[in-house]
Amino acid sequence: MSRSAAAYHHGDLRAALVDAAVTLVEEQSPARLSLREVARAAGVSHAAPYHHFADRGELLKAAGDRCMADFLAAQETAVAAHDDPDARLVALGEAYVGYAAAHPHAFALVFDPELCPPGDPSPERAVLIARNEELLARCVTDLLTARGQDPARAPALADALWGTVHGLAALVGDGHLPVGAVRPALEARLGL
Amino acid sequence: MSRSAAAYHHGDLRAALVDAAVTLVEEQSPARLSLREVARAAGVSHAAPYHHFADRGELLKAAGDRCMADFLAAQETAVAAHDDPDARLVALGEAYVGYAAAHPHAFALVFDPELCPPGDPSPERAVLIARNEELLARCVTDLLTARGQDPARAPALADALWGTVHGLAALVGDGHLPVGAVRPALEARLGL
DNA sequence: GTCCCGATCTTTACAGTGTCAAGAAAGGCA
DNA sequence: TGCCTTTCTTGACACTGTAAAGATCGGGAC
Repeated sequence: MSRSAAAYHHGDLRAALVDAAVTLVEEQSPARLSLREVARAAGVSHAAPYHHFADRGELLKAAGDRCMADFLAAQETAVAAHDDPDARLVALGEAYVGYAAAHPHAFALVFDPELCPPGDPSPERAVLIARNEELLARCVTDLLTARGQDPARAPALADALWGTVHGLAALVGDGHLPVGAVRPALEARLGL
Repeated sequence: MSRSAAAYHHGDLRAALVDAAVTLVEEQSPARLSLREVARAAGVSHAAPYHHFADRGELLKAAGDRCMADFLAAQETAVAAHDDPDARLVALGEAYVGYAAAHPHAFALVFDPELCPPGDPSPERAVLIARNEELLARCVTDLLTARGQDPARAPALADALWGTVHGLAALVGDGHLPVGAVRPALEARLGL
Protein backbone atom coordinates (compact mmCIF):
# COMPACT_ATOMS: atom_id res chain seq x y z
CA MET A 1 0.00 0.00 0.00
CA SER A 2 1.72 3.13 -1.21
CA ARG A 3 -0.17 6.07 0.24
CA SER A 4 -3.51 5.19 1.77
CA ALA A 5 -4.96 1.87 2.80
CA ALA A 6 -7.98 2.63 0.61
CA ALA A 7 -6.40 3.77 -2.63
CA TYR A 8 -6.55 0.80 -4.95
CA HIS A 9 -8.80 0.41 -7.91
CA HIS A 10 -11.23 3.19 -7.49
CA GLY A 11 -9.03 5.80 -5.86
CA ASP A 12 -10.66 6.24 -2.50
CA LEU A 13 -14.05 4.63 -2.60
CA ARG A 14 -14.71 5.06 1.09
CA ALA A 15 -14.50 8.84 0.86
CA ALA A 16 -16.40 8.84 -2.43
CA LEU A 17 -19.26 6.92 -0.81
CA VAL A 18 -19.43 9.32 2.12
CA ASP A 19 -19.37 12.22 -0.35
CA ALA A 20 -22.22 10.71 -2.33
CA ALA A 21 -24.24 10.01 0.81
CA VAL A 22 -23.83 13.57 2.09
CA THR A 23 -24.80 14.94 -1.33
CA LEU A 24 -27.89 12.73 -1.54
CA VAL A 25 -28.91 13.57 2.01
CA GLU A 26 -29.04 17.18 0.93
CA GLU A 27 -32.21 16.41 -1.07
CA GLN A 28 -33.55 13.34 0.64
CA SER A 29 -34.43 12.16 4.12
CA PRO A 30 -31.79 9.81 5.58
CA ALA A 31 -34.53 7.24 6.13
CA ARG A 32 -35.18 7.11 2.39
CA LEU A 33 -31.52 6.97 1.44
CA SER A 34 -30.69 3.55 0.01
CA LEU A 35 -27.28 1.92 0.02
CA ARG A 36 -27.68 0.93 -3.61
CA GLU A 37 -28.47 4.50 -4.57
CA VAL A 38 -25.28 5.70 -2.92
CA ALA A 39 -23.33 2.98 -4.72
CA ARG A 40 -24.89 4.02 -8.05
CA ALA A 41 -24.04 7.66 -7.39
CA ALA A 42 -20.44 6.64 -6.74
CA GLY A 43 -20.41 4.54 -9.91
CA VAL A 44 -19.75 1.16 -8.29
CA SER A 45 -21.73 -2.02 -7.87
CA HIS A 46 -24.35 -2.37 -5.16
CA ALA A 47 -22.16 -4.59 -2.97
CA ALA A 48 -18.98 -2.54 -3.17
CA PRO A 49 -19.79 -0.49 -0.03
CA TYR A 50 -19.58 -3.65 2.06
CA HIS A 51 -15.81 -3.67 1.70
CA HIS A 52 -15.65 -0.31 3.50
CA PHE A 53 -18.68 -0.33 5.82
CA ALA A 54 -20.17 -3.16 7.82
CA ASP A 55 -23.70 -2.22 6.81
CA ARG A 56 -25.92 0.63 5.72
CA GLY A 57 -25.92 2.10 9.21
CA GLU A 58 -22.15 2.40 9.30
CA LEU A 59 -22.15 4.36 6.06
CA LEU A 60 -24.84 6.69 7.38
CA LYS A 61 -22.85 7.09 10.59
CA ALA A 62 -19.80 8.17 8.60
CA ALA A 63 -21.94 10.62 6.63
CA GLY A 64 -23.33 11.88 9.94
CA ASP A 65 -19.80 12.41 11.26
CA ARG A 66 -19.01 14.56 8.26
CA CYS A 67 -22.20 16.58 8.69
CA MET A 68 -21.55 17.03 12.40
CA ALA A 69 -18.08 18.36 11.59
CA ASP A 70 -19.63 20.96 9.27
CA PHE A 71 -22.28 21.77 11.88
CA LEU A 72 -19.67 22.31 14.57
CA ALA A 73 -17.46 24.38 12.27
CA ALA A 74 -20.40 26.68 11.51
CA GLN A 75 -20.91 27.29 15.23
CA GLU A 76 -17.22 27.82 15.92
CA THR A 77 -16.72 30.40 13.18
CA ALA A 78 -19.89 32.21 14.24
CA VAL A 79 -18.70 32.44 17.82
CA ALA A 80 -15.19 33.49 16.81
CA ALA A 81 -16.59 36.44 14.85
CA HIS A 82 -17.71 38.25 18.01
CA ASP A 83 -16.13 39.49 21.23
CA ASP A 84 -19.12 40.42 23.35
CA PRO A 85 -20.38 37.40 25.36
CA ASP A 86 -24.01 38.23 24.57
CA ALA A 87 -23.31 38.50 20.86
CA ARG A 88 -21.31 35.27 20.87
CA LEU A 89 -24.17 33.31 22.40
CA VAL A 90 -26.69 34.74 19.95
CA ALA A 91 -24.33 33.99 17.07
CA LEU A 92 -23.96 30.42 18.27
CA GLY A 93 -27.72 30.01 18.41
CA GLU A 94 -28.23 31.50 14.99
CA ALA A 95 -25.54 29.29 13.48
CA TYR A 96 -27.15 26.25 15.11
CA VAL A 97 -30.60 27.07 13.79
CA GLY A 98 -29.16 28.27 10.49
CA TYR A 99 -27.56 24.91 9.83
CA ALA A 100 -30.82 23.09 10.57
CA ALA A 101 -32.74 25.44 8.27
CA ALA A 102 -30.23 25.12 5.42
CA HIS A 103 -29.62 21.37 5.77
CA PRO A 104 -32.64 19.85 7.53
CA HIS A 105 -31.88 16.27 6.51
CA ALA A 106 -28.23 16.55 7.51
CA PHE A 107 -29.34 18.00 10.84
CA ALA A 108 -31.68 15.06 11.36
CA LEU A 109 -28.87 12.69 10.40
CA VAL A 110 -26.55 14.21 13.00
CA PHE A 111 -29.06 13.73 15.82
CA ASP A 112 -30.50 10.38 14.73
CA PRO A 113 -30.37 8.30 17.92
CA GLU A 114 -30.37 5.00 16.00
CA LEU A 115 -27.25 5.96 14.09
CA CYS A 116 -25.37 7.57 16.96
CA PRO A 117 -26.59 6.06 20.25
CA PRO A 118 -25.87 8.78 22.84
CA GLY A 119 -24.52 6.06 25.12
CA ASP A 120 -21.57 5.03 22.96
CA PRO A 121 -20.81 7.23 19.98
CA SER A 122 -18.00 6.43 17.56
CA PRO A 123 -14.59 7.78 18.66
CA GLU A 124 -14.57 10.36 15.90
CA ARG A 125 -18.06 11.50 16.82
CA ALA A 126 -17.25 11.61 20.53
CA VAL A 127 -14.52 14.17 19.84
CA LEU A 128 -16.93 16.40 17.92
CA ILE A 129 -19.59 16.12 20.63
CA ALA A 130 -17.09 17.04 23.34
CA ARG A 131 -15.91 20.06 21.36
CA ASN A 132 -19.47 21.22 20.85
CA GLU A 133 -20.32 20.87 24.53
CA GLU A 134 -17.17 22.75 25.49
CA LEU A 135 -18.01 25.54 23.07
CA LEU A 136 -21.45 26.03 24.57
CA ALA A 137 -20.20 25.72 28.15
CA ARG A 138 -17.50 28.32 27.52
CA CYS A 139 -19.97 30.79 26.00
CA VAL A 140 -22.40 30.38 28.89
CA THR A 141 -19.73 30.69 31.58
CA ASP A 142 -18.28 33.77 29.90
CA LEU A 143 -21.71 35.36 29.80
CA LEU A 144 -22.39 34.64 33.47
CA THR A 145 -19.04 36.02 34.64
CA ALA A 146 -19.43 39.08 32.41
CA ARG A 147 -22.78 39.72 34.08
CA GLY A 148 -21.39 39.04 37.52
CA GLN A 149 -23.70 36.10 38.13
CA ASP A 150 -22.93 32.79 39.84
CA PRO A 151 -21.06 30.53 37.39
CA ALA A 152 -22.49 27.51 39.21
CA ARG A 153 -25.68 28.12 37.29
CA ALA A 154 -23.85 27.43 34.04
CA PRO A 155 -24.76 23.73 33.60
CA ALA A 156 -28.50 24.17 34.06
CA LEU A 157 -28.46 27.31 31.93
CA ALA A 158 -26.47 25.56 29.21
CA ASP A 159 -29.02 22.73 29.12
CA ALA A 160 -31.86 25.22 28.93
CA LEU A 161 -30.21 27.17 26.14
CA TRP A 162 -29.36 24.00 24.28
CA GLY A 163 -32.99 22.99 24.61
CA THR A 164 -34.24 26.31 23.27
CA VAL A 165 -31.87 26.43 20.35
CA HIS A 166 -32.24 22.76 19.51
CA GLY A 167 -36.00 23.00 19.68
CA LEU A 168 -36.12 26.04 17.41
CA ALA A 169 -33.74 24.28 15.04
CA ALA A 170 -35.86 21.14 14.95
CA LEU A 171 -39.10 23.08 14.50
CA VAL A 172 -37.66 25.24 11.73
CA GLY A 173 -35.93 22.30 10.06
CA ASP A 174 -39.17 20.35 10.03
CA GLY A 175 -41.15 23.35 8.79
CA HIS A 176 -43.28 23.78 11.90
CA LEU A 177 -41.96 27.29 12.43
CA PRO A 178 -40.85 29.84 9.81
CA VAL A 179 -37.23 31.01 9.97
CA GLY A 180 -38.43 34.51 10.72
CA ALA A 181 -39.77 33.37 14.09
CA VAL A 182 -36.31 32.47 15.34
CA ARG A 183 -34.76 35.86 16.03
CA PRO A 184 -37.71 37.27 18.01
CA ALA A 185 -37.89 34.03 19.98
CA LEU A 186 -34.18 34.07 20.74
CA GLU A 187 -34.27 37.70 21.78
CA ALA A 188 -37.33 37.10 23.93
CA ARG A 189 -35.43 34.41 25.76
CA LEU A 190 -31.84 35.61 25.92
CA GLY A 191 -32.92 38.80 27.59
CA LEU A 192 -31.25 41.17 25.13
CA MET B 1 -73.96 -0.97 6.10
CA SER B 2 -75.58 -1.33 9.47
CA ARG B 3 -73.45 0.60 11.92
CA SER B 4 -70.07 1.62 10.65
CA ALA B 5 -68.74 1.79 7.14
CA ALA B 6 -65.84 -0.40 8.20
CA ALA B 7 -67.55 -3.22 10.12
CA TYR B 8 -67.72 -6.14 7.73
CA HIS B 9 -65.67 -9.28 7.87
CA HIS B 10 -63.05 -8.47 10.39
CA GLY B 11 -64.98 -6.20 12.70
CA ASP B 12 -63.16 -2.94 12.27
CA LEU B 13 -59.88 -3.64 10.57
CA ARG B 14 -59.03 0.01 10.12
CA ALA B 15 -59.03 0.65 13.86
CA ALA B 16 -57.28 -2.66 14.52
CA LEU B 17 -54.46 -1.69 12.16
CA VAL B 18 -54.01 1.69 13.81
CA ASP B 19 -54.02 -0.05 17.19
CA ALA B 20 -51.35 -2.48 16.06
CA ALA B 21 -49.23 0.29 14.56
CA VAL B 22 -49.39 2.37 17.73
CA THR B 23 -48.48 -0.68 19.81
CA LEU B 24 -45.53 -1.57 17.58
CA VAL B 25 -44.30 2.01 17.52
CA GLU B 26 -44.01 1.79 21.27
CA GLU B 27 -40.98 -0.51 20.85
CA GLN B 28 -39.74 0.37 17.39
CA SER B 29 -38.78 3.43 15.42
CA PRO B 30 -41.48 4.48 12.92
CA ALA B 31 -38.87 4.25 10.16
CA ARG B 32 -38.40 0.55 10.88
CA LEU B 33 -42.10 -0.21 11.14
CA SER B 34 -43.21 -2.31 8.20
CA LEU B 35 -46.69 -2.47 6.76
CA ARG B 36 -46.52 -6.25 6.59
CA GLU B 37 -45.57 -6.44 10.26
CA VAL B 38 -48.60 -4.37 11.19
CA ALA B 39 -50.79 -6.63 9.05
CA ARG B 40 -49.33 -9.72 10.74
CA ALA B 41 -49.96 -8.20 14.18
CA ALA B 42 -53.59 -7.60 13.18
CA GLY B 43 -53.87 -11.15 11.86
CA VAL B 44 -54.65 -10.30 8.25
CA SER B 45 -52.83 -10.72 4.96
CA HIS B 46 -50.15 -8.27 3.96
CA ALA B 47 -52.34 -6.58 1.34
CA ALA B 48 -55.40 -6.11 3.52
CA PRO B 49 -54.34 -2.65 4.75
CA TYR B 50 -54.60 -1.32 1.21
CA HIS B 51 -58.38 -1.44 1.44
CA HIS B 52 -58.26 1.07 4.29
CA PHE B 53 -55.14 3.13 3.61
CA ALA B 54 -53.70 4.33 0.32
CA ASP B 55 -50.18 3.36 1.33
CA ARG B 56 -47.84 2.81 4.25
CA GLY B 57 -47.60 6.54 4.85
CA GLU B 58 -51.34 6.93 5.30
CA LEU B 59 -51.37 4.22 7.93
CA LEU B 60 -48.51 5.88 9.78
CA LYS B 61 -50.33 9.20 9.51
CA ALA B 62 -53.40 7.70 11.15
CA ALA B 63 -51.22 6.22 13.89
CA GLY B 64 -49.61 9.64 14.28
CA ASP B 65 -53.04 11.25 14.64
CA ARG B 66 -53.85 8.87 17.46
CA CYS B 67 -50.54 9.59 19.19
CA MET B 68 -51.01 13.32 18.77
CA ALA B 69 -54.44 13.04 20.41
CA ASP B 70 -52.85 11.30 23.40
CA PHE B 71 -50.04 13.86 23.46
CA LEU B 72 -52.51 16.75 23.47
CA ALA B 73 -54.69 15.09 26.11
CA ALA B 74 -51.67 14.75 28.40
CA GLN B 75 -50.97 18.47 28.09
CA GLU B 76 -54.59 19.46 28.62
CA THR B 77 -55.07 17.43 31.78
CA ALA B 78 -51.74 18.70 33.14
CA VAL B 79 -52.79 22.30 32.59
CA ALA B 80 -56.28 21.75 33.99
CA ALA B 81 -54.79 20.45 37.24
CA HIS B 82 -53.47 23.89 38.21
CA ASP B 83 -54.84 27.38 38.72
CA ASP B 84 -51.72 29.51 39.01
CA PRO B 85 -50.54 30.68 35.54
CA ASP B 86 -46.91 29.92 36.38
CA ALA B 87 -47.75 26.42 37.56
CA ARG B 88 -49.91 25.77 34.50
CA LEU B 89 -47.10 26.65 32.12
CA VAL B 90 -44.61 24.48 33.98
CA ALA B 91 -47.13 21.64 34.04
CA LEU B 92 -47.63 21.98 30.29
CA GLY B 93 -43.90 21.81 29.71
CA GLU B 94 -43.45 18.82 31.93
CA ALA B 95 -46.31 16.98 30.26
CA TYR B 96 -44.80 17.77 26.85
CA VAL B 97 -41.37 16.48 27.81
CA GLY B 98 -42.88 13.64 29.81
CA TYR B 99 -44.68 12.30 26.77
CA ALA B 100 -41.51 12.42 24.69
CA ALA B 101 -39.57 10.64 27.42
CA ALA B 102 -42.20 7.95 27.88
CA HIS B 103 -43.01 7.44 24.19
CA PRO B 104 -40.00 8.64 22.18
CA HIS B 105 -41.01 6.85 18.97
CA ALA B 106 -44.57 8.09 19.15
CA PHE B 107 -43.25 11.60 19.74
CA ALA B 108 -41.04 11.29 16.66
CA LEU B 109 -44.02 9.97 14.71
CA VAL B 110 -46.14 12.97 15.68
CA PHE B 111 -43.54 15.46 14.46
CA ASP B 112 -42.33 13.56 11.40
CA PRO B 113 -42.43 16.17 8.63
CA GLU B 114 -42.71 13.55 5.89
CA LEU B 115 -45.86 12.09 7.40
CA CYS B 116 -47.50 15.37 8.37
CA PRO B 117 -46.23 18.13 6.08
CA PRO B 118 -46.69 21.33 8.14
CA GLY B 119 -48.07 22.96 5.02
CA ASP B 120 -51.17 20.81 4.65
CA PRO B 121 -51.94 18.44 7.50
CA SER B 122 -54.89 16.06 7.43
CA PRO B 123 -58.17 17.63 8.60
CA GLU B 124 -58.18 15.57 11.77
CA ARG B 125 -54.60 16.52 12.50
CA ALA B 126 -55.24 20.19 11.79
CA VAL B 127 -57.85 20.25 14.55
CA LEU B 128 -55.41 18.78 17.05
CA ILE B 129 -52.66 21.19 16.04
CA ALA B 130 -55.00 24.16 16.40
CA ARG B 131 -56.11 23.01 19.85
CA ASN B 132 -52.51 22.60 20.94
CA GLU B 133 -51.52 26.04 19.70
CA GLU B 134 -54.52 27.58 21.42
CA LEU B 135 -53.64 25.83 24.67
CA LEU B 136 -50.11 27.22 24.65
CA ALA B 137 -51.22 30.69 23.55
CA ARG B 138 -53.81 30.83 26.33
CA CYS B 139 -51.28 29.79 28.98
CA VAL B 140 -48.75 32.37 27.80
CA THR B 141 -51.28 35.19 27.59
CA ASP B 142 -52.63 34.36 31.03
CA LEU B 143 -49.13 34.46 32.45
CA LEU B 144 -48.34 37.82 30.86
CA THR B 145 -51.56 39.45 32.04
CA ALA B 146 -51.13 37.98 35.53
CA ARG B 147 -47.69 39.56 35.63
CA GLY B 148 -48.97 42.82 34.22
CA GLN B 149 -46.78 42.58 31.12
CA ASP B 150 -47.63 43.53 27.56
CA PRO B 151 -49.74 40.73 25.99
CA ALA B 152 -48.38 41.72 22.58
CA ARG B 153 -45.24 39.82 23.50
CA ALA B 154 -47.25 36.59 23.66
CA PRO B 155 -46.55 35.26 20.14
CA ALA B 156 -42.77 35.61 20.31
CA LEU B 157 -42.73 34.28 23.85
CA ALA B 158 -44.92 31.34 22.88
CA ASP B 159 -42.53 30.45 20.06
CA ALA B 160 -39.57 30.70 22.40
CA LEU B 161 -41.23 28.53 25.01
CA TRP B 162 -42.34 26.05 22.41
CA GLY B 163 -38.74 25.92 21.21
CA THR B 164 -37.39 25.33 24.71
CA VAL B 165 -39.88 22.64 25.59
CA HIS B 166 -39.74 20.96 22.20
CA GLY B 167 -35.95 20.98 22.24
CA LEU B 168 -35.76 19.48 25.72
CA ALA B 169 -38.34 16.89 24.68
CA ALA B 170 -36.38 15.96 21.55
CA LEU B 171 -33.06 15.80 23.40
CA VAL B 172 -34.51 13.69 26.20
CA GLY B 173 -36.47 11.47 23.80
CA ASP B 174 -33.33 10.82 21.78
CA GLY B 175 -31.25 10.22 24.89
CA HIS B 176 -28.97 13.22 24.51
CA LEU B 177 -30.08 14.63 27.85
CA PRO B 178 -31.15 12.74 30.99
CA VAL B 179 -34.67 13.35 32.26
CA GLY B 180 -33.26 14.85 35.42
CA ALA B 181 -31.87 17.77 33.46
CA VAL B 182 -35.32 18.97 32.44
CA ARG B 183 -36.64 20.49 35.63
CA PRO B 184 -33.55 22.60 36.40
CA ALA B 185 -33.47 23.75 32.79
CA LEU B 186 -37.16 24.67 32.80
CA GLU B 187 -36.84 26.55 36.07
CA ALA B 188 -33.72 28.35 34.87
CA ARG B 189 -35.69 29.59 31.87
CA LEU B 190 -39.18 30.19 33.16
CA GLY B 191 -37.87 32.56 35.77
CA LEU B 192 -39.47 30.84 38.73
C1' DG C 1 -86.22 -17.85 0.25
C1' DT C 2 -82.94 -17.07 -3.82
C1' DC C 3 -79.90 -14.25 -6.52
C1' DC C 4 -76.86 -10.82 -7.35
C1' DC C 5 -73.85 -6.97 -6.22
C1' DG C 6 -70.43 -4.67 -3.96
C1' DA C 7 -67.31 -4.35 -0.15
C1' DT C 8 -63.65 -6.97 2.13
C1' DC C 9 -59.95 -9.90 2.25
C1' DT C 10 -56.39 -13.28 0.03
C1' DT C 11 -53.36 -14.85 -3.38
C1' DT C 12 -50.04 -14.02 -6.59
C1' DA C 13 -46.70 -11.27 -8.78
C1' DC C 14 -43.08 -7.62 -9.54
C1' DA C 15 -39.63 -4.23 -8.59
C1' DG C 16 -36.64 -2.53 -5.15
C1' DT C 17 -33.95 -3.09 -0.87
C1' DG C 18 -30.10 -4.90 2.57
C1' DT C 19 -26.98 -8.49 2.96
C1' DC C 20 -23.99 -12.44 2.06
C1' DA C 21 -21.01 -15.77 -0.68
C1' DA C 22 -18.40 -16.82 -4.55
C1' DG C 23 -15.80 -15.37 -8.44
C1' DA C 24 -13.06 -11.82 -11.47
C1' DA C 25 -9.54 -8.12 -11.77
C1' DA C 26 -5.78 -5.50 -10.54
C1' DG C 27 -1.94 -3.63 -7.69
C1' DG C 28 2.28 -4.97 -4.86
C1' DC C 29 6.03 -8.19 -3.82
C1' DA C 30 8.86 -12.45 -4.55
C1' DT D 1 7.43 -13.81 -14.36
C1' DG D 2 4.14 -15.48 -11.08
C1' DC D 3 1.63 -15.43 -6.84
C1' DC D 4 -1.22 -13.21 -3.14
C1' DT D 5 -3.95 -9.96 -1.07
C1' DT D 6 -7.16 -6.38 -1.51
C1' DT D 7 -10.82 -4.54 -4.25
C1' DC D 8 -14.75 -4.84 -6.77
C1' DT D 9 -18.60 -7.54 -9.41
C1' DT D 10 -21.97 -11.00 -10.02
C1' DG D 11 -25.48 -13.74 -8.37
C1' DA D 12 -28.50 -15.12 -4.86
C1' DC D 13 -31.81 -14.85 -0.81
C1' DA D 14 -35.19 -12.92 2.23
C1' DC D 15 -37.66 -9.03 2.97
C1' DT D 16 -40.26 -4.83 1.76
C1' DG D 17 -44.11 -1.78 -0.61
C1' DT D 18 -47.45 -2.00 -4.01
C1' DA D 19 -50.70 -3.49 -7.68
C1' DA D 20 -53.89 -6.78 -10.05
C1' DA D 21 -56.74 -10.70 -10.05
C1' DG D 22 -59.45 -13.99 -7.64
C1' DA D 23 -62.17 -15.71 -3.50
C1' DT D 24 -65.56 -14.76 0.24
C1' DC D 25 -69.09 -12.86 2.62
C1' DG D 26 -72.91 -9.50 4.06
C1' DG D 27 -77.07 -7.02 2.57
C1' DG D 28 -80.70 -5.48 -0.68
C1' DA D 29 -83.98 -6.79 -4.73
C1' DC D 30 -87.30 -9.85 -6.31
